[in-house]
Order: sequence, then structure tokens, then C-alpha cells
Amino acid sequence: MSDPNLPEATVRERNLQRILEAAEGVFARHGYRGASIQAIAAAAGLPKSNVLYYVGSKRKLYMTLLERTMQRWNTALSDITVDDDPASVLEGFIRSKMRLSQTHPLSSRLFANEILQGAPFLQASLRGDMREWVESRTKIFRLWADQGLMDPVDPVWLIFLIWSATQHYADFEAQITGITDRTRLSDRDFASASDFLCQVILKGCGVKAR
Amino acid sequence: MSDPNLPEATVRERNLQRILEAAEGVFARHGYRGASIQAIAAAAGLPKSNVLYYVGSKRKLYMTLLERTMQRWNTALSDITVDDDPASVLEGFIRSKMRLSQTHPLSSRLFANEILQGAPFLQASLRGDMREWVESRTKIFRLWADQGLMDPVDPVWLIFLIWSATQHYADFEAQITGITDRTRLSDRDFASASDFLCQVILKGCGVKAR
DNA sequence: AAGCATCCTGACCGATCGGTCAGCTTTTTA
DNA sequence: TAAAAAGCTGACCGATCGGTCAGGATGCTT
Repeated sequence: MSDPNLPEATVRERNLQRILEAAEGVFARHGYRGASIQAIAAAAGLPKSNVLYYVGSKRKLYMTLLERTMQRWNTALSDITVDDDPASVLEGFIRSKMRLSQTHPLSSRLFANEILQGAPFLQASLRGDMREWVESRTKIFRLWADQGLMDPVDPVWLIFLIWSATQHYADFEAQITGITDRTRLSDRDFASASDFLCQVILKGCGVKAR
Repeated sequence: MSDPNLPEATVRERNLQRILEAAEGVFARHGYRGASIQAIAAAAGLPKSNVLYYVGSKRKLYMTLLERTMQRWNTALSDITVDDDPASVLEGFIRSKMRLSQTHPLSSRLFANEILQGAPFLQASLRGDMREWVESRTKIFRLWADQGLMDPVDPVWLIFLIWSATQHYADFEAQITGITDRTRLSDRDFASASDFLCQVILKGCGVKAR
């Protein structure tokens, strides 16, 4: 067995990584049913049998990718407390989510496809982890409103507003680039869109910008 | 041949309607590749051969549904002029789009799937009709900003903000209901969410509410 | 070098895919 | 009422689906 601490990845790790990358693209574009292992194998440059040898089954591969996405979001969207500054928390949330849309658009589209499908694999996660995450935030938003630090807006709708507005730049990139005559969204586009969202949403909720 | 003016629909019209309805659901959930004519036929309660007899091919069926969606949106989102009141125009836009998300969620999800797929069928529409629609609105928003009727926000990002926030209640319904422990979104939910969006977005853009 | 475990893949499986078509039934027309 | 037209569908087509497996290739240990 080779030393796992070596900087160079093993053949296994390297191939598995290529498969996951390729699969994320195919699933993100065509959904669970529409994706084929053949297409994933072709994108990874491996025989179909080899893909199945590594990942076991289409179902397992899909679930692995979903879990990776949920984990990415969990680590990127840090915790907050009542004592934090509302403006910096909201702005941090918006900018973190936008950064995820920019750096991991395929993860976002994979998730979008899962939800469009009725969330057959993520029901438990929605009714568990994500519900808790949202509830803890809504409590804090309500306390902030009580303290006059922001308008008494519905905190659930506020979270979904931020979620949808930021997610949009990953999921609907084809629409944005098509309408605005771009080939792709640049760093400047993401920066200006982030600024816009921070400005409008913070002002819209009556949060004093720092 | 039966009189087409009769209130009762022809067998042809009735069956075609059932097929379109069933197909919209299957395409919206599973995307173009993931949808199967067999599944559409089962949902419509017809033999697979009969579905193909009516619609010709999977491709034609899909394009018919996409065109129907684009037409719905075109008729629902009316024209505006510089002389209109910014507040009522933005509020009307938000509420019209939310009404579409409530009454035609499958249309919205069908469109979302098409965009996730890279808009292979709607490229022309994006670079044509929709681009013109957006450009005409951005011009008016800019004029309003020049006249001090609203903040000088980027009008393109504003349109995408409204688009994404309203679309979300159709496309991500499974996420919303899962997180908020609902079985479905009620009329009251749509009403309160619409109020929230109007309030936050109008205030966020510095538009004076009527 | 020998033995052994892991890695890999071409060939194949039954099921399902989109689509065609011959031929039956039903409706309309003459 | 007979002929023509339109509506309809079971059987079938080649292609592709997800998945299995025998067996060859490769690399590590002794």
C-alpha cells in the first residue's frame, strides 16, 4: 500500500476524482434519470465498466455528489449569534453564497435538479439539517427585528430571497449569458451582482449598512 | 367534421390536452432526457402509440410545451412606458410573476430544466425576444433613476432579482415545503410572500411606494 | 521468481428507450 | 349503405439503459 500522505494522489484517488467531476457535470445538466453512466464515463475518459467498478452504482454515485454539495454549503455558511452585527451577517451570507455559485455552479445545479425532481433523495435532509439551520436563523432575525436593528420582515421569506437570488447566478447562468450577450459570467459580473444584492436586500430590510 | 365552435371539445382536442398536461409534469420533473414517452402516456392514461400518433415525436412535444410557456409569460407581463409609476410597475411585475408561479408551476419548472440543460432549444429565444424584453425595461429603469424616482441600481441585476425570487416559489417548492413543514404552499403563503417581495425590493431600490 | 490481491475491461444480460407500421375500429362523406 | 377518411394500437425495430462477470493485466510482498 502506498503512503496516503504523499502529495501525489493514488491512481484510485485520481480516477475517482475524475469520475466525480464528470458525473457532477452530467447530473447537473440532465438530472438523475437523464444522466447515463455511459456519458459520465465518456466525460471522464474511462470505460463504463471502470466507472461502475469505482462507484458501485448510479444511485451511490448520485448520493455521494449530493452529500458533497450539502457539505460544501454547510462549511461555507458559518454560524451566527444574536450579538453579531446584522449588516455584516447578512452581507457575509450573501457574499458567501455568491462565491459558492461562482466556484461550484455544478453543485448548485445538481441540487436544483434534485429539488425539481421533488427531492426524492434529500427529503430527510430538508426536514432535518436544513430545517434546523433555517429555524436557528429565523429566531435571530426576529430578535434583531425586536431590537429595532432591522424591519420586522418574515425571516423565512428573507432566507429564501437570499437563497434564490444568489443561486440564480449558478442555476440560470445560461439564461443570463444568453440575454446579456456574454459567453460566461466574469469575476467583475459576480462582484457587481454581489454588491447589488447586498445593497438592495440590506436596504430593503431596513438594515443599517456598516 | 364536427363544428369547432361547439363548447364541447373534440376527442382530438381533449386527448391532446390530456397529453400536454401529462407531458408538462413529466418533463418538469425529469427534464428532456429523463422524461420517457411511456411515462407520459401512463400519466395521460393512453397507449404509448397513441401519444406519438398525436404529437409526432418527443422533440415536437417538448418544443410545443416550451412555446406554450413562453407565450404565457409574454401575455402575463405587459408593456410599460416611462410615464408609468415606478412603484406600481415594479409591484405589478412582481405580483404577476408570482401569480404565474402559483398557477403554472409546471411551466416554470419545465423552463428551469431547459435552462439547467444549457438552453439547447431556447437559445434563439433568449438572444431574441427575451433580450429585447429585458433591454426595453432596463432603459426605462435607467430613465427613472435619472429622474430620481429610484436608486441608480443596475437594472439588469434588478430584473434577474425579481425573476429569481418569484420563480423560486415554483421551481423550489419541494425545498420550501420540506423546510417549512408544509404539504403545499397555500394562497396565504403566496400572498404573504408577494407582499414581502414587493416591500423589500421596492424599498431596496429606493422606490416610493404608492 | 512465485504467489497473491487489486485493478481493470470487453462481452453480455434483461429492460427500456424513441419511433414505425400494418391493420383494426370508428366516424364522416357520398 | 358502401366507400373513404380518420382514429387508434399491439407488435416490433435497432439502440441504449444500468449492471454483472469472467478473466486478463498490473503491482506488491515474500
